[in-house]
Amino acid sequence: MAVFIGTFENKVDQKGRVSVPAVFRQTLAGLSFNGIVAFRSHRADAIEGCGMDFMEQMIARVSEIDLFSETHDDLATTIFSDSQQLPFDGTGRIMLPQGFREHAGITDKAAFVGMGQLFQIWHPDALERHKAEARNRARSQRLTIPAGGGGAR
Amino acid sequence: MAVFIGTFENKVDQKGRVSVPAVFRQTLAGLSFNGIVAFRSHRADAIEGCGMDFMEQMIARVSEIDLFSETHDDLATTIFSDSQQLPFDGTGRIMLPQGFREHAGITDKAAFVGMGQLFQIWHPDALERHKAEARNRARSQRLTIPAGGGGAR
DNA sequence: TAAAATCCCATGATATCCCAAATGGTCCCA
DNA sequence: TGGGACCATTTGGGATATCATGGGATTTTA
Repeated sequence: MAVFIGTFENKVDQKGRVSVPAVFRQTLAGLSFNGIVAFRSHRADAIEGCGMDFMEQMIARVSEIDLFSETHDDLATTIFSDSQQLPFDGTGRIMLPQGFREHAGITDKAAFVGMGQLFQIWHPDALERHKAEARNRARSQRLTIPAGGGGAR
Repeated sequence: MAVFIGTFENKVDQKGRVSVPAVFRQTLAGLSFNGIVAFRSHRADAIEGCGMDFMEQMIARVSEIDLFSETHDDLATTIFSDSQQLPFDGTGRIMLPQGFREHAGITDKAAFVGMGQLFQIWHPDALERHKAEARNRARSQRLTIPAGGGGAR
């Protein structure tokens, strides 16, 4: 199971390249696509990232829905159309496309945040704000994690 | 596993040729037919595209429906009779047949959009509208992918 | 034989490769 | 406990390859 944990801040160079944190790359190693799959978060000003395995799961699940049904098309369009495959270069960098950088307000630095099975890419300042807010909400609402009835999975 | 992800907008030249996005060509590489299989979507003003392998799968699926039933006939007629093999030229372009272009309202630009196991070709503007609608429907109907606690991983 | 489709090569933009240097952390030993 | 060497990783930038696109030439088809 893919595990993304921790926060890492890296530079975005003039060509729009960023190093993906080495730990993240290690959990992404050996997949059918050598790179990440990224898409705009619709809840936050951030980019969501995952490995191709995650996307393949999505495809498998969507393909259980009747082909050419409205549900299938709506889901497939929503999920896959705005995603992009971003391959690693020789040193583990990706190119952050213009549109993604704009969506997240990223200019010269990018913060990678582990979110468990996914990770996010933020403008460092926006991330700080977001983290504080998330912590506050979690505390004030006393959020909990459901005890996994499914056990070790 | 065939994976089509992302949106790509390419020009249609005077001869009716369009480049199929390189990433799509890569997932189509090595199949028994060097090109795409395309047919008119019966639900949307778009062209559906896939590889020959997927077409074979669809034939298998449809054949599970009662042979000689009306449904079987309608599907077979709508999909298979309308399908065309569009071969790549030396640089990875296909010719979009007149009828297909008309059905999708495509004139000088074509937008390729990944749908997971297959892809669609749209007029760029129509695609934008369609994306917005699909997103809205998905949201208002709360369409989701089963959260799969990791699933087959 | 005219029209359409295919092949072929050229071009510019952009992404990718490749090498090299800087950075930062860890470990070892004094 | 401090110094220093070592190593993984990140960062920079020039060279190269890929891709989308245009158009002429050639072949196929009706």
